[in-house]
Parts: sequence; C-alpha cells; structure tokens
Amino acid sequence: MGRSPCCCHDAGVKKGPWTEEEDKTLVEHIQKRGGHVGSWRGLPKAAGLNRCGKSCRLRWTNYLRPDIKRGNFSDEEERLIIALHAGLGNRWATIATHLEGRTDNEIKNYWNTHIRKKLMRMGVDPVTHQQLPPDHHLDGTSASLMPEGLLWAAVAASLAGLDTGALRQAQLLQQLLQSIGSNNDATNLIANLAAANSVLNSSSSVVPSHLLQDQLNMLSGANCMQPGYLCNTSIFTGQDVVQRQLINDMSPGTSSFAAAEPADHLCNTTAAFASHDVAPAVDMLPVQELAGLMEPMELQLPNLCSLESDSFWKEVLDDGYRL
DNA sequence: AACCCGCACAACCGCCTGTGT
DNA sequence: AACACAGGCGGTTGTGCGGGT
Repeated sequence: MGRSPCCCHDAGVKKGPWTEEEDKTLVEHIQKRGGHVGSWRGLPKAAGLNRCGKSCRLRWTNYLRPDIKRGNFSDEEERLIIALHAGLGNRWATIATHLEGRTDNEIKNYWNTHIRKKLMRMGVDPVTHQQLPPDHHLDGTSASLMPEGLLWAAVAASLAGLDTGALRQAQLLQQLLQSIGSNNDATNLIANLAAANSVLNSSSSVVPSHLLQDQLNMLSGANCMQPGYLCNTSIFTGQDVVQRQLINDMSPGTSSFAAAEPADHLCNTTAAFASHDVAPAVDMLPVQELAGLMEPMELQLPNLCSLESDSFWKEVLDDGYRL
C-alpha cells in the first residue's frame, strides 16, 4: 500500500503556528457547516485557508474543537492516564476516549513532560510499569521490592492516595490484561478471571496489611514485599465503607467491578475515593473497629456477557486477542 | 542586559488503517 | 485481489517562555 502524497508537501502551503485569524476562519467555516467538516483535504480551499487539510484537522481536533477541556490535569485524570497506560500502552487516542475533553496530543504531551518523569523518579519504568534496576532509582523507593504484576497499580495508587478498593480493582484489571496477553483461550481467560476473583474474595476478612500480603503472595508466588511498604504509602486507608456504598450505587445487587463495570466506572470510582479526605491508615485502628469495614464484598465472577457488551472491555479484549 | 538552558505544548511528519472502486 | 485515497495515530520536532547565571 503506497503512501499517498500529502498536500503538506505543496510549495506555498503555510506551516507553523496558527494565527488568530486562521483560527477564526477555520472555526467559522466548520460552524457554518453545522460542525460537519466533510473532506479535510478539500476544506482549506473551501474555507479560504492556505493550509494543509491535515494541519486544519489537527488544529481543529487538538485546539479549536468547542468541547476541549483546557487547563491543568487533575489528580484524578493523572491517575486515570497512568492506569489506562498500564493496560493500553502508548495508545493515546484510545486513552483520550476515556478522558472527557482531553485530546490524545494533550495526554501524550502531559505523559512525556510530567508523568513519565514522575514515574522515573519513583524507579518505575514508564513503558513497562515495572521496576527499574536499583541503580535507576533516584529515591530508593520500595518499587524494587514489589511484584511486577502489581507495580503499576501500586504506583497509580501511591501517586495520590488511593485505597484498598482501588487497588483491588486495579489488580483485577491487571489479571484481565495478563489473561488476555498470555493466550487466546477463553477457558484460560475464565480460569484467570476466577483466580483474580478468588484473590479479591480472599481479602475480605483480614486486616488490610495482611490482606495485601496475601494477595501479593498469591499473585507473585513469593513473599517479596517488605511490611514497611504498607506504612509508607497512603493506599491502605479505611474507606471500604464508602467504597462499598459507591459500588452498590453503581451496580445494585452485585459488586460492580467484579461484575465487569466499565473501566470508566472504575476510574470514576477511584477518583471519587481519592476525593475523600484521607482516612487514618487502617493499620492504626484497633482490629475490632475493622470488622465493619472489612465485611465480605460478595464479589462475583465477572459476567462475560456484560464484559462483551461493554465497549471498553470489548476493546480491551479485542486488543488482547490481536496480540 | 545578554545569553543559555530546560520545560511545556503546539504542530509536523511519516506510517498505518479503513474504505471505496 | 489490488490499488488509491483520506483520515487517524504516535513519534518527533519546533517554538515560545521563564528562570538561572
């Protein structure tokens, strides 16, 4: 398949930063057509712009579109980007579909200028979301002590203080992605989902530090996390009541994430958790006070029908099968 | 004041993909 | 099936700006 010539190569077509006048011309032209562009290639001529159609499209989609959200990224958006990047990689356009009003270009830039460096400082490889060799660490964090499969989730969580619920959700997502990435066999996928489910269920009756340790042991097959890690993060806070309430609100009669709620819900939930005041670490509370917090969450094996009917999960599954 | 440097982000470039013929 | 084309995507570059020397 040959590459088509682009009008960008035409002599005399203007390049570089857009002027206010050009912006105005482009916006007015598109608005006049009721927001319908038609052919981008033909647009410059029709609008009276001495620009490449591609350049017009970029300017419109990345800057002039009325639904674009400007301004700094919130903590919630940042966490969402990290979580999605862990699962999707550098697929900025797909990631952008889960951040309302943000463009792929904006997210890509934000990743390269902020998040990537932040992860590097934490000793985390921003590409694989796994720990870098110790000599790559700038601050000697606990990243090197963590199981690979959980690292990205913990990073996302520790960046701004997620709770155990968010981590559990992240773990299940990780399980899903591992399942998808490792084979195309539906039986194995279901088995892995069941394994993930059992991990999540196993966490319901112990205090969080042990809970996490159990989960880690099950997932990694090795006891490689230092207990001190738990004291050094704000992940493990006593917000399960709030979380459970949110989960019930989202999906009456079942637990939401295990019932394959869309990742958007996951992330919205995560954001909602993070927006609460950080509660004291659960490890600081008397054990009996934890009883109410740590009731079984009645997690169920994800319903594969709902998985397939949800566009996000369908996309993840499709991507996985293409690998 | 002049210069340098790093950062943030807009814009470009080349390749890929989907679709129509 | 093969090809042409337009749009989309992700990597990279260019530009403007602020801070430090």
